Amino acid sequence: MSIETLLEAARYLEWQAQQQQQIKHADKEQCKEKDLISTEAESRRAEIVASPQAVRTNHVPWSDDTHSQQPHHPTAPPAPSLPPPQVPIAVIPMVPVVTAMPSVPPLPLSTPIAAAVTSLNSPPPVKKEGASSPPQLQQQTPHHLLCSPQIKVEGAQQLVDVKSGLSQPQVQIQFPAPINTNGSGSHHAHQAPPTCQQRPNGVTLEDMRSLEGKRRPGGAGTREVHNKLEKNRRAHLKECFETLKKNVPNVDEKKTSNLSVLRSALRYIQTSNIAHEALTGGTPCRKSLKWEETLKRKEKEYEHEMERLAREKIATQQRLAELKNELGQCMDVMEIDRVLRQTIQPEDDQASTSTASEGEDNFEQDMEEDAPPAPISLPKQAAPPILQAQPILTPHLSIQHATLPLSGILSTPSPSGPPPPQAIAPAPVTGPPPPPQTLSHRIQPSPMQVQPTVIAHAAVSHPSVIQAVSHTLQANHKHLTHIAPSPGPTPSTPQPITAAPAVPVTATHQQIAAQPIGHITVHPVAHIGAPLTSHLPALYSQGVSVSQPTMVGHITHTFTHHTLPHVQANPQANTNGAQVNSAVVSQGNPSLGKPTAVLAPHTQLVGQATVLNPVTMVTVPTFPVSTLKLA
DNA sequence: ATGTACCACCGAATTATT
DNA sequence: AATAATTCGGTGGTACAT
Repeated sequence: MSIETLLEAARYLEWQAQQQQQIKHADKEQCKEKDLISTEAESRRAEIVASPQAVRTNHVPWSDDTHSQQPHHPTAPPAPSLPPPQVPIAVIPMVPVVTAMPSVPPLPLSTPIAAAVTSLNSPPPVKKEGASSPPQLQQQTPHHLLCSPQIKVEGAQQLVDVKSGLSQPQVQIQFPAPINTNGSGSHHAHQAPPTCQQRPNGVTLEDMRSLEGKRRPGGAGTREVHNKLEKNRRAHLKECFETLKKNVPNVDEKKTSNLSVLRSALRYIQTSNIAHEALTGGTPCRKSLKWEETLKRKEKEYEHEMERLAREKIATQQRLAELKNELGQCMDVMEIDRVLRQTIQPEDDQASTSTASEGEDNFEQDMEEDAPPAPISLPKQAAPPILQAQPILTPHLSIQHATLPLSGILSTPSPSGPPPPQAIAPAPVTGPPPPPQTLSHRIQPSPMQVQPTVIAHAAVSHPSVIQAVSHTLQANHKHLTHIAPSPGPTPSTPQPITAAPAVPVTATHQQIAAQPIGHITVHPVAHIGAPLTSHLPALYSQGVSVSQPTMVGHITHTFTHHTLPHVQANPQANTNGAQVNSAVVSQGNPSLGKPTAVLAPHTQLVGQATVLNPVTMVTVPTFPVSTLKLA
């Protein structure tokens, strides 16, 4: 409705414009020459009418209609009367086309279609031709204004299709053709018989003519082809549905609608996908076997790489241990201490960050999407190198370095063992020895200034341990070592090995050495006054447990030969009756700050491998003695 | 510019269901 | 038989490739 109204209004406006222009040019066109020209045009038109098919050459299949309409415009007096501008104005905005050919006589008007349209839509002739014609034209005009050009041309059949007819722009496209080819168009009409002319779509005009029942404007051929193409497309679509229906099992043969086929196919795909996942262990079906093989191959490659890296790591660690061992035999304790400060912590950091973690990260990145369980096992593979070295070198050495303040306030006696010798450790023994794990925690909060001292833990230690301890005892006078013989390696049977129950307080070094000490615990002792020495056990209650005879002998020997001569054995402190405590520093001893030694049993530490970081005094992970030999 | 494919809409015809 | 669902064919519009 709205489109019709708009079209009607537009045409009405055009018609008004035409009228105005025609009125202006009416007076000017009253010359005889014009009449002559009109007569010539009339003659040509008559020729064209004689061969109506020529119109079809202009892609106007409705020539029959125009031909049929010809009688309505009989003798063509209107043509000469129509001014050139009327043609474009008549129906379509093709004014430029017409004006571009001023020299051409109103021949275009001679075309049946144009003539018909112009005659139907252009009232100007009405005024010119006389009063008799206007009524007819005016009656027709409203009718055409209400109808689209297509409808006008096509006739009653297309009138039914109001929707398409109104929206069809073909008329506007078709009309210019005869006008444009006025000169050539008409000429072309003569040259190319319409019957032989083939339309671009392969549809001949004969075919078009056969479709007179459905005659359509210029787009008729296109429409037919379009219909055919659409039909083919639908046939292909239908065939595809048939194929799908055949390929999809369990399709209800009765309910074979396309929708049901699609649903069945969807169900089938989903179920088959689920089944495939179940068979492949969760692998999505869309991933091909090739993809799975690639993943597996990649996984194997990673495993091999991890194994190689693990072996390489083991070899490197062994090499490092050897190097440390060599260094430990050559370097001074102080140097060892310095190296420890520099190496242990970074080494620990590296161990925790670089080796296994990197590989794991990379692997996780690679397998992030796939997420196989493989990465979990990789760290386990990386761990063994360290663990494997421990059984080989069971003994461990723990060395602590601490410096006690000169004005130490320590008053807690060593809980781990019997009260220290009265001479140097008057503080009573209270409470059971704390667990080794808490050692560092007890020490850290201490506000004391800590200087390097050594604590060595070893039940069955490597000679290098002894060497290190001996170095500590002999070379660093600032260190105070508390050495105590302890029971055998078996903590459950903490029996003093060979400590003489009654060792003279002022036992000589030889006496100590002569004692059949089977287990030695080395404690650091502050190199301060005697009052402070009594607090040392509280600091390093665990000390070092050394049970290997060789090591014990070595330490004892070293102690007796290189340490201070005022080493004392305190048999009284040995509550177990088998302990020899050697308190080196006595109260008020002039040898303040010099190494002393106290022998005390520490069965709890036998076999332990607690290591304190010399710098941070924090317990660090255990590591083989081989790596500690350096320290 | 032209041809083609795709899509959406519509109406008619056919089929299935109630 | 009435109704709903589905299919078929026509048509117009649009996007894309040539």
